[in-house]
Formats: sequence, structure tokens, C-alpha cells
Amino acid sequence: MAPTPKKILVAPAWPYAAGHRHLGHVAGFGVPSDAFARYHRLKGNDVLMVSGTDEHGTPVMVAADGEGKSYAEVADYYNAAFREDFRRLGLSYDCFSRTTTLNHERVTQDFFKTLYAHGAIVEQTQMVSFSPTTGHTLPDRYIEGTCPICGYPEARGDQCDNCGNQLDPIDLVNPRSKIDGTTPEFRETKHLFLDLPKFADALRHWIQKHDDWRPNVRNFSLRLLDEIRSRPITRDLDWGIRIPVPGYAEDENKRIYVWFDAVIGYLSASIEWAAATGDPEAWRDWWQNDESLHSYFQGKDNVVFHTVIWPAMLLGYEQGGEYGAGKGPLQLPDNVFASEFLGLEGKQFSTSRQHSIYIRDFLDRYDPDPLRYYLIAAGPETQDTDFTWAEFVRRNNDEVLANWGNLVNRTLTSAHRNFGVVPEPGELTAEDGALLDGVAGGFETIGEHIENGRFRAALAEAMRLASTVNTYMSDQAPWALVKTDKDRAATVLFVALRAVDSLKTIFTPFLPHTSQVVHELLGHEGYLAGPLVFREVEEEDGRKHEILTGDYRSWVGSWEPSDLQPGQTLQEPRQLFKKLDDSVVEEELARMREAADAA
RNA sequence: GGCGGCGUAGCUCAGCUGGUUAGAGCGUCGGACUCAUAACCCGAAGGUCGGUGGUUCGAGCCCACCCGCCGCUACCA
Repeated sequence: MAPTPKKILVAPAWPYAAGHRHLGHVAGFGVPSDAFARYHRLKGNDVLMVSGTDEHGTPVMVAADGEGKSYAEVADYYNAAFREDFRRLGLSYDCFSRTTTLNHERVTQDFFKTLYAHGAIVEQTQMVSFSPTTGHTLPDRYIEGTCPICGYPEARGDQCDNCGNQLDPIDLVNPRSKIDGTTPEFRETKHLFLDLPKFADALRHWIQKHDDWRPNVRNFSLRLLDEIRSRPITRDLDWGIRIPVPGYAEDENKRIYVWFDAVIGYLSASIEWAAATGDPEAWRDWWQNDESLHSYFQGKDNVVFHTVIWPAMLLGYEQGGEYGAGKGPLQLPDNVFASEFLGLEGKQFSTSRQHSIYIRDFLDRYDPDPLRYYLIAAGPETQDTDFTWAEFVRRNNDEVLANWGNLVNRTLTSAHRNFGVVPEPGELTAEDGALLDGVAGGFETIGEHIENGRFRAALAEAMRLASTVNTYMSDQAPWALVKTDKDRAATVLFVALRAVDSLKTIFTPFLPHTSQVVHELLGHEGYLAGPLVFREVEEEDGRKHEILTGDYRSWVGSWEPSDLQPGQTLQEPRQLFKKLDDSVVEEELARMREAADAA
């Protein structure tokens, strides 16, 4: 009997809607979270993978001003762009939404009101810088000036890159806005703060229990707690969610600070998903259920939000307000898989210097699976790594194509040409059994790797298993047996096809598009990893938006060894991966140079 | 400045709580095979594990110091 499906929340970071996403972004939160989600779906677990675009706050406003568009236009544009990028890459969100929906606003305001009612939000005055041009808050990172300590002329508002000292923007000599060069004004204003110190002990206790977290995440988080301070959760802006508290609600020019509403997105998108399924209470099975597993994926710069701030908010919400409805506390994160950073040709990705490769551009020229392969096999899982075109071409040609692609091709070609169907096997030899047992064992070892966030090791093990099948093929040489002992050839090809069928499943979390092709070539029907779709959602206020989703419950396939049956009709084989010519490297490097020169 | 990480074969990296001749993939060289996208298979060469000094019967793994590289430092994954 199958075990009860586990409720798994997969929570990839919310990308910020102020610029196109590049390879580094999806290497951090995208491909690993999708591999994790797809694996759990194959295991038969109930996965809910939710995210969306983070659309409020200053960076969107700055982008809008720069492009001469409204804030909403910029948000719309990038929301649509990200959805399309992620669809093409095959990131199987159950609901990829956005923060400018009515639903998100309601959930955020409920959260805010509830924390306020529980005494977790306090009012403080704060010295804040304003842009004289727009009248809005100017975040510290948009201010530069001369460092009062070392005299470095381009110190940032929060820190001097030259001497490394932490700074307060008001101390800068000749402060100026990085956006338009004007001199910021400093004014005392009242803001609401999240009382983080109130939660320090509870958080410390909770983090200490999690000795399964990656050490850098755990140590870094514990360190943060030692110096924890209240954080403002309101800003002087006119772009963002209204503050549902007396004295603030009426103020046109105060809104909820963007980071506060962004993390609530995990919850609001779950609620949105539930409503769309016709069972508005369904989200509670993930959020108000001790047995559920919540896994978050983000880059290392975002750790603080996922191990300290969001957990503090969840703790403060307690049994909740309107949405929590007294039905139990909200689940805290179980895993926080923080990635390190991906570099590009030896340097950091930089949008401003146009040292970047955007997802959309990449996918215009290359297939998604080789990219997914690269981002897992050479991704920044435990330390910074580098994307280079030479390495991409090599991994594509010499690893994924030569090993896995070629295995599929050689076994299917042989079987299709000589039998046309999955051949009827005779008695299996010890070698046959050993091969199938070895591949079958992969479901457990690779599954364990994936569950523990060791995607790199999981994929390496899958590749090793593919090698064992290649070796088996070479040893058994069915192409020769066909002429001398056709029955034995049938058995060998049967065994090889079963192994390929199993490997197809094992590779699905990483290479869903090509696994779907293998699935079809082997004569199976249905979607192993079907298309992702956009679906329109209309809210009560009449506004509409599109989400990225998919019909994952109809997907066939399960995380267990193949039971491929003799007699199943095979399709004419076709190649899974395109061989890339070495000239690609020089072309792409030239393209990057042009882009950088134009910037 | 604070904190953290990294430095192991040509390249990218594994090496868990210290224990026989330090591993993998790719690359290179040689061979075999010829079903397969000149792919696949076998074999070989190649490293004083950044440096110095300790602890230990024994250290790539622990400690100290040093050199080099990198990241985070609270709105760039």
C-alpha cells in the first residue's frame, strides 16, 4: 500500500520585477526548486510550488522612471517576461502569481493587522532620506557620497566599499542620489517597525534544532540573532500596499515596505491557488499542518528573510487573524536551501554593465534541458561557481549528449531496427539482473540526495548509472548477437530498454523535456512532464492577471523502477540533444563583448 | 571592519566523525569495437592535497600563524 502522500510546500524566492532574469537567478532559486518539486510529485507526494513576481518598492519605481513608464506598466511587463522565461525553462509552479493582486493585498493586510494586534509591531521615529525630486524615500543603497572616515568619494549610503565601515547615510559628506544626483533631504518620520528582538529567543531555539541545514545558513542565521534590531516595515512611498492601521491607512504617501509583503507571497499565492482549485480551504493542508514539509529556495543574500524575518512573522501571526481563523499556527520553514552565487566567465553577473546572459536570450538559441543540466551539475550549490560558454559546450557534448543522449539513441535504434517493439526477453542472466538492480537502487540513493538538497550529487549519480548501462551495452554487444543469437539479443535489448526507461524517470526532475521525449519513444502515452500553461484569474474587483501553472495531477510516471512490457511499440528514434560546435564559444563571447561595449 | 567560505591531478570538483598504495567526470595519450550524434568501451600517464609550524602511533581531514582568491554584511539569486 502506498504511504499517505506528504504535503510539500516548495517555495522559490520571488524574483524582483525590475529587470530581466539571468542564469544566476534561476541557478539559485529556479532549477533546484523545480527538480525538488518534480521529484516529490513522482514520489506521489502532494506538492504545492508557489511564487510570483515581487512588484512593489523603490527599484520598480526607479525602473519605471528610467523607462518613462508607470509603475504598473513595468510590473506588468516583467511579470509577463518572467512567466514566459520560466515556462520555457520548465519550472513547474502550481501558481506563479504576483504581489499586485487583490488577494495578496488582503492577505498582507491581514498579516499586518494581526501582527499589530499581537503587539509585534511598534511605532518608532526614524531619520529617513528623501529624494527631493520625487518626494519618496530614498533607500540607503541609492545614496552615495564621500566617506566620513576614509574620504573615499564613492561610499554607499550603508557602507563604504573602500574602508569597509558601516555608515549611516546622514553622515556622508556631500550625499547625493545615485538616481539623479540630487542631494537627499533627511527628515524624521514615524514608521512602524517589526519587533524582531521579541522573537529572538524563539528563533534561536528553532534554528538550533535544525542541525540538518547547510552550515553556512545555520551559522549565519544564528549570528544575525545576536545583533537583531527592529526593522521598519513601512516607507514613504505611493507604490505599495496600504497600511491597515489607524493613522497610517489614510496617508497617501505611506505604504508597506516591499520586503514585508514579498515574503507573505508564499502564503498568499497558496491561498490564491486553493481558491482556483475550487477548494478555498485547501491551502491549510500545507500551512496549518505539522506534518507538512516546507522547503525554501533562494540565493545566499536572501537568507535573512527566510530564516529570521519570515519565521518571526509566522510566529507573531500565531493562530492568525482572518485567514488563520484560529485553526492552528502557520508552519515554519523546514529547509532553507540557500545557493551560493553563479559567476559568468570569471566575473559577477552585472545588469548595469551588461555582463549577463538573460534566460530569454539563452533559450532563443539553446534548449532548456542542457541549461538545466549545467545549472545543476556545475551550479552554485555549496560554493560560488562560474558559467563559461566553453564549459557549457563541453558539458552538453561530452557529458549529457555523449553519455545519456547516446545511450538512449543506441538502445532505441538497435531495438527499433531489429524488433520494432520492446522485445520479448528470455531468462535473465546474472549480468542482466545486476544491471537492473543497480539502476533500481538509484531511485533510493538519488531520491535521498534530492531530498537533502544535494542536487549535484544526485545528477552525478544518475549519470554514473547511465554509464553502467553504456558499459553493459558494449559488453553484451546486441548488434552482434542479432546475427548469431537473436533470442539473447532480444533479452539484452529488453534489459537495456528497461534500464533506459528507469533512467528516464530518474532524469525527469532535472531534464523534464527530454525525459518526455524518451517516454514517447519507448511507446508510453501521456505526459510524464507535460506542458506548463498560463491561466487567467479574475478577481472580485474585476482585475485580471495570468498565472503560470500546469495540470500536474494528470502527469503519469512514478519514482520507481520501470516495468516496461514486451510488445510495446517503439517509435522511430530521434536525437535528444543537439551537438554544439566549438565555434559557439567564440560567437557567444563576441556577443557578450558587444553587449558590454554598448552598455 | 565584522562574519563565512575556498585554495586537492591540465580543467571542474568528491573526499562523512583523522587510519592501508589520495578519488570521479571531462581533457590528454594508447588500444579495442563499430549498434550509436567520429558517439560508445578498455587501459595509461598525471597530484610532495596553498605555505610554515604544531597535536597524534598516524593528518588532505584537528590546532596556530601566514599567503592567495571569493562572498555576505540585513531590498541584487
